[in-house]
Amino acid sequence: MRLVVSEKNIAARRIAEILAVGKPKAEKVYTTPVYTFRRDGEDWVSIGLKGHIMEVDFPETFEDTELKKWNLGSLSTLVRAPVLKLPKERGIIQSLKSLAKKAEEVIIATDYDREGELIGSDARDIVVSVNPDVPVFRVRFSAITKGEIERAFAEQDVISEELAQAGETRQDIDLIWGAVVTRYLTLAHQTKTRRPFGDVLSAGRVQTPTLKLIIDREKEREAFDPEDYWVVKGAFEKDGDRIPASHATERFKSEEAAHAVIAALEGASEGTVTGVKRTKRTVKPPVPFNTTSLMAAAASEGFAPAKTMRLAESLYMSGYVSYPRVDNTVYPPSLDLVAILKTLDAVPAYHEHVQVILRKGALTPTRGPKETTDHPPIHPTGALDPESVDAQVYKLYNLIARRFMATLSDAAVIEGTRADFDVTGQPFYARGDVVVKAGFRAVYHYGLKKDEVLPPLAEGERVAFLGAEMEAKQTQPSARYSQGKLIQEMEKLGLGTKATRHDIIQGLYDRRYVHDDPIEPTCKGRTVIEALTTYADRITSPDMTSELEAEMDAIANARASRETVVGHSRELLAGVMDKLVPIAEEVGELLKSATDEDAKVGVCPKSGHDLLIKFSPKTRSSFVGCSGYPECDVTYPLPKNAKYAALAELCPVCGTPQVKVLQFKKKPRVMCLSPICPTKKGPEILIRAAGCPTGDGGDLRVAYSAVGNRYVRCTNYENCKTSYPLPQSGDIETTDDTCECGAPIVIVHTKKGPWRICIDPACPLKSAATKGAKKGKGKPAAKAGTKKKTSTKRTGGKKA
DNA sequence: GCAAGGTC
Repeated sequence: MRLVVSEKNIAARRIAEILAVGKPKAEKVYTTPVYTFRRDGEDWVSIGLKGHIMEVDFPETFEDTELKKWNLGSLSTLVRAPVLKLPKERGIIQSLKSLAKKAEEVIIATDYDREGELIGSDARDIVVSVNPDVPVFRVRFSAITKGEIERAFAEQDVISEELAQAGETRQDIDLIWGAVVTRYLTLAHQTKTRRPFGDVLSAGRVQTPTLKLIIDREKEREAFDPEDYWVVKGAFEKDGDRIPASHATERFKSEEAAHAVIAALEGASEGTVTGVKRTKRTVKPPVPFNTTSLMAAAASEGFAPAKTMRLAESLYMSGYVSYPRVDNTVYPPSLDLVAILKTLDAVPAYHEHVQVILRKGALTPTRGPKETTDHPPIHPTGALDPESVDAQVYKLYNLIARRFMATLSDAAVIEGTRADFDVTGQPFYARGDVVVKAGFRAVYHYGLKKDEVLPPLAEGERVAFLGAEMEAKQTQPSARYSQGKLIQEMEKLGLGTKATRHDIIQGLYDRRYVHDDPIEPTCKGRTVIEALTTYADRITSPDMTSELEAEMDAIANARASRETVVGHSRELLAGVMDKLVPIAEEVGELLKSATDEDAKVGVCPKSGHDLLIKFSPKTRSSFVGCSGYPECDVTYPLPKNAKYAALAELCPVCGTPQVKVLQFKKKPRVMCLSPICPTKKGPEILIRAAGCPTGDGGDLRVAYSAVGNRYVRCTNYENCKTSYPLPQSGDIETTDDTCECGAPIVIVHTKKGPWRICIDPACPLKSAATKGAKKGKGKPAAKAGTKKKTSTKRTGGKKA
């Protein structure tokens, strides 16, 4: 039996389909899918790996002894620690071994690149470990097409040990630098926080220079010196259509100059059209999607790159789009574009567009700048019913399908109009765009501005002038990176790969180095970069990657060895650590104040200290606490399972600090920290003025907890902890009545009628009241508040 | 408890 080993399942299947005489049979070895077939009178098996099946790590003995617990003192040892290769995909390895035992020949058909050579070399080592004498060949092909595959299998080669070594060098250096610097930052921070397992502060060859890009942009923005300018905007009207216009002087450098224009226009009610210019322009259809351009386009539709890839992966796995990890932007000739169009025809929303394209006859798809032959550009492969899937999944599919149709469509022709006006000697102009020929824009509406239509205007015509206003503006610094832009910048600098960039960015968010989109660094992120640029400049620069690339080329060409390159890298790192370790205290201090700064959400209204987002291990939840604790005991509740961001603005209604709450699958919202703020869910209800039993004059009001449950709380809540539970359903009516226990009585109107309750659950008269007085007077309320779950039931059942 | 690179 001949065994073909490729990098992934889809490649294994396609290779089997090409090589097979007849149709290959899909089977499983343990849980791994394989494809068996006949060729040249022999049995063949094709198996796909899952990328790397081995991973590097430090030896366990090392971890067990001195390095198991991270500590600063052992970092210099870790710099020179051996690096082992350990199994990562045990299931695949087991299946591979099982097949290898029976193989008479093994053909390594992993991707034709450095990582592919390494993956293939690892697979070869596993094969040989169970079948030492089996011949192992390597085939190299740059497209999984009949011609390429047949050619490659006819020219069997061997694994390039040098290229595989180059890959291993990358693995070693990434692990050693990543682990050592990460442990250093984490431990330095911990010396000051005294939390044994606090946050990990990571660093790496790709993530750290990427973070630095964000920080550099932020610093550039901070150093930016904005200039004031003024603009004058006016409006005309014709036949009821409003025509917004700008003064021909786009920017007035002084306020006086703009004022002068406004003054000159005083009283004017008419203007003259001094000219109308029309220009036609054609807009070419977009080029086919590769991974990077898909992520960029989806980012403008609100998808984070990591999310785009997750959704694209699931669409690919269910057969609706092609392989999503590609560089290629040119459809290969072998791709049957017409067949794909016919498939899309089944989607009602696409039918008309498909017909328009098919009627054109010969198809001339657009071509992007990158032409590789590993996979075709990302395109639809099936018709997806919008009703059958999650809206987000369909949104991405729709983008991919429409993009595909757009690449086969005609250019759009846009007619631009510029109309010039004169009002008492002041020149204005207005612009409009009209689509003359929709072309691809009929099917692909993404990333386009809305047309501004101008009514027909003729030179010399007089139109109504509606007036003008001036507006003060400032020049703006370069914008922060969006996730899509950052991906593109990383690609330009050679940071990461198409398959990892989105994960790298997501990692920066997960580590709380950055937040929001457009991306803004946190103090933590800034401080990590600050600390590293001083003494570990190498890991903060994209140069580390480009130099590593050059060294790996040298290894691949046998001009250098893995040992010397890794050894040299270790020495560089040792030098860095010699400088960093002695200043761990200072670095830790910087990191501590940075993480404290990030936790700030405002100023305590009681003591004036900072309010910090804290975590309570006891309740396993976050809350806002005063940094003046224990002297100041101000706390606020926070919703669970959420992330929080500080906001500078105080609550416009009650003046309490606010936070931004980000919850999974929910829109970010601004939340006032005050539990009795009227901005909270539900109406503001005063239960009793100056009625707090502590006698400090606080009002009792209905409040809403972080998760939206209502209860009664004292308005002096910063000092007074008085609170009473309330049933969660029914309208609350206040009364002037006071229970014999001294607490106010309220009436709760439920669907089944009103009932009076004493709001104190500890009311000593509760049981008596329930027994003696009308049914459902007090007790249900008490239960309702203290035990949420039973409350609704009990109130429902017990109502009078 | 570390990285970056594959792929699911």
